[in-house]
Order: sequence, then structure tokens, then C-alpha cells
Amino acid sequence: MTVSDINASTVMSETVIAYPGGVSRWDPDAKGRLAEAARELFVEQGFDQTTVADIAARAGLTERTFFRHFVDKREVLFGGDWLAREMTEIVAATPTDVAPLEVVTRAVEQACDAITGSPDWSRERAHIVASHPELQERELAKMAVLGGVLADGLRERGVAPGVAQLTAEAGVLAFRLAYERWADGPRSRRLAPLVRVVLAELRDATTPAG
Amino acid sequence: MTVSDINASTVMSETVIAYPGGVSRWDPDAKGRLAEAARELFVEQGFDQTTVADIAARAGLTERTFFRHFVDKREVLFGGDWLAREMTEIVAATPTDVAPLEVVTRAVEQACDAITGSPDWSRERAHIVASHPELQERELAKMAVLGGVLADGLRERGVAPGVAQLTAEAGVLAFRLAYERWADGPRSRRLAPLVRVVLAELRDATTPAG
DNA sequence: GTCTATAGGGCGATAGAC
DNA sequence: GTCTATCGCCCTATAGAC
Repeated sequence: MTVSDINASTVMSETVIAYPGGVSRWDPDAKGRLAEAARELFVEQGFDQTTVADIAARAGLTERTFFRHFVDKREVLFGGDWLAREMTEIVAATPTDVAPLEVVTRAVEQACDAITGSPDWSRERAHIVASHPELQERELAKMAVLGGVLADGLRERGVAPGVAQLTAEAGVLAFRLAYERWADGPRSRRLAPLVRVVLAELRDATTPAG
Repeated sequence: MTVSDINASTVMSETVIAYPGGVSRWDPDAKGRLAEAARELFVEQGFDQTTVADIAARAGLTERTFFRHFVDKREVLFGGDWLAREMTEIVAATPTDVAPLEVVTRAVEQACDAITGSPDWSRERAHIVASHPELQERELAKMAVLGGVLADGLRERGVAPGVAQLTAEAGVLAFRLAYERWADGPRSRRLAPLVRVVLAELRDATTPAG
């Protein structure tokens, strides 16, 4: 038995014995387990107090594996580029005779429904993000990406580049402000309907002498 | 002129004194020297390849001193809260009979003039930021802060909270898009006049059936 | 100022699936 | 056998604590 064999078998016995939750290193959906472990720990002890090692340990994995799935610690709270891809598809699936502003509005509304599947966690997450500047930064960066994909989607429909960018950015701004209001408001309120309200207010706000 | 004004303007402009030969720890304007050293090194060898130790060494200081002046490595490319303070003052100095949208527009225009004192560095900086996601994140965060102070400024003038936020965010969005166009455009173009153009386009983009 | 913990990258070894 | 996911241990820089 070589040294590396000892290490390996030690690791293996841990795999069999030392995971009380029945979570083994080779169980499926490592990424999902890491995300869930992270959520739990962030709620239990806060984002700052939770190390990547903590998260990996709870998921029955190592730090190194965490970083294979998420580019950094913050990213575990954001669904990668899932929402961006979702929005790309929504825009592409919208009939071509729909006006740019309406395309963006619908895309944002559908995105709202997609992300608020579990309202409790959505709100919890919103408050975690709101209380950590580095997470707000990441959230804003994600919004910028959404603006980019919306603009690209509009351009592919033949919308002029400048108009596409402005319309997309307006939609993303409405998304962000609607989300902010929703997270602070009563839990009975739904997010999607707020989008058109905010967009109308944005138009009024940018109209001189209004 | 306050101490923070001195530091901020030193960071933002080229009013840095030359230190021929040896730079000692006790020479004045440590913050300005650090910012200058950082700029040079970022241009020479890139942001990633430059360590805080490199920057501190060139400025004749220690890493610890760097972190006393800048909360993190990225912050050396951003003027702290200088621009936010500037905007707060501009809003406060605007006559009270000026409409909210016009207040925001003027504040952003004046901010444009303030940050483009040295167009060459401004553009260089814009390209460094554009090619590093973590710097884009910080830039967006700074924009969010500007939105906050503009909204607060409007509220202090008696503008309704919701209107204040929408107007402020619209102004900041126009600022960001104008800056983007300016950085990519010919160097003869000035930044400030772009703001009203973008704001008008934003209004058109948010107007249905337009 | 000194010390230390954490984030995060590089790379080869290895376990398991197929 | 190939292919992929994970490990383990190297490392440095950042950033915070003392």
C-alpha cells in the first residue's frame, strides 16, 4: 500500500462514514448542494462569517470544487447567467410586430415571475444583498448584463442600436426599482405588475415641465 | 477648500507634484502619489499584474499605508466619494424654482465637466475599467451612490420621494450612457452636451407607440 | 507596523462513470 | 481504455485584526 493509497482510502472511508447528512462527495448535483449549503449558512451566520470552506464542508465537497462551480464566493447567490439566457429566449420568442418597449416590458415581467418562484427566499436574499456592498455591486453587474442581452435581442429584431440600448436600459432600470420596492413592501404584493408602473413613472420623470 | 477636497482633486486631476529620484515616506500627498503610481503601473503592466505592493513601493510607501487611503485596490481608480459630494453641492446650489429633471440634468452636466479635466487619462481609465469586470462593478456601484445622493438632494427640495428616485436614476443612467459613448467616440467630442441628448432619447424610448 | 486568515489560481493525481 | 468531476497541496495577494 503506497502513501497515495493511504490518502485515497482515507478519503474514501470518509466518503462512506463521515457525511452525517448522507451527502457523499460523489452524490449528484454538486452545484445545487453548494448553493443550498451557502444559502443556509448565510442565513444562519451571515455572509461575512461564512467561509467558502464552511460552504464546501456542508456540501461534502472541498473549497477547490466550490471555485470550479462558482467564479467567486458572491456568485453563489446569483444564478450565473441563467436569467440572462432566460431573457434572451423570451425576447426571441416574442412576435416580431411587438414594439421595442413592449418587448422589453414583457421580458422583464416574465423575468419577475421566474425569479419570485419562492417569495420567502427571494426576499431573504434581497435583504442579504442589500446589506452587503460587494453583493450590491454584483447585482448591479448582473443588471448591466441583462441590459446588454436585451439590447442585443432588440438589435436582432432590427431595432436601431441606439434605440435598442436606451430601451433595454430603461427596462432594466424599471426591473431594479420594481424589485427594490417589492422587497421592502408587503409580502402579498406581486412583483411583475410593478414593472409597468415604474416604467410609466420613468417616462413622466424624463418629460420636461411635467 | 477642505482636506478631503485636496485629496480628491489630487486623485482626479493631474495636479500631482513630480518627485524626481527618491520618494520618501514623509513627502507630502501620500494619497496622490499612490494614485499616480497606480495609474502608471496599470498602464505599464495592466491592472491584474500590478500588486498593491508594487504601487506602494513606487510611491515610497508600504502596503498598509495604501489600505489606509483606499479601501481596496480597485478604489484607487475611483475618486472616493468626491464626485458624490460634488453632486450634492451642485444640487444644493441650484435655485429652488428649477424643476427636478432640470436640476438633475445640470448636476450631471457639471459633473461631466469636472471629471473630464484631463481627457486623455479619462479615456485611458475608461478603457481599463471596461476591460475588467471587477472594475465595472465598482463603477456601477459608484453610479448607484450618485443616484442616491441626487435623489436625497431632490427630496430635500421637497420633491416627492418616488419622483425624486426616478428622476435621479434617469439622470445617472444618462450619465453612464453618455460617458460610454464619449469614451468610444472621437476625442474632439465633449461629454457634457451628450447628457441632454441621451435623456431625450430615454424619454422617447419609454414612450409607448413612439 | 506586524501578523494572520481568506480568497482564489495552477496543476497534477485520482475516483468514478461510461 | 476515455472523459469528467473532484481532490489535495502548492502558491500569492488581498484585506482585516491586533
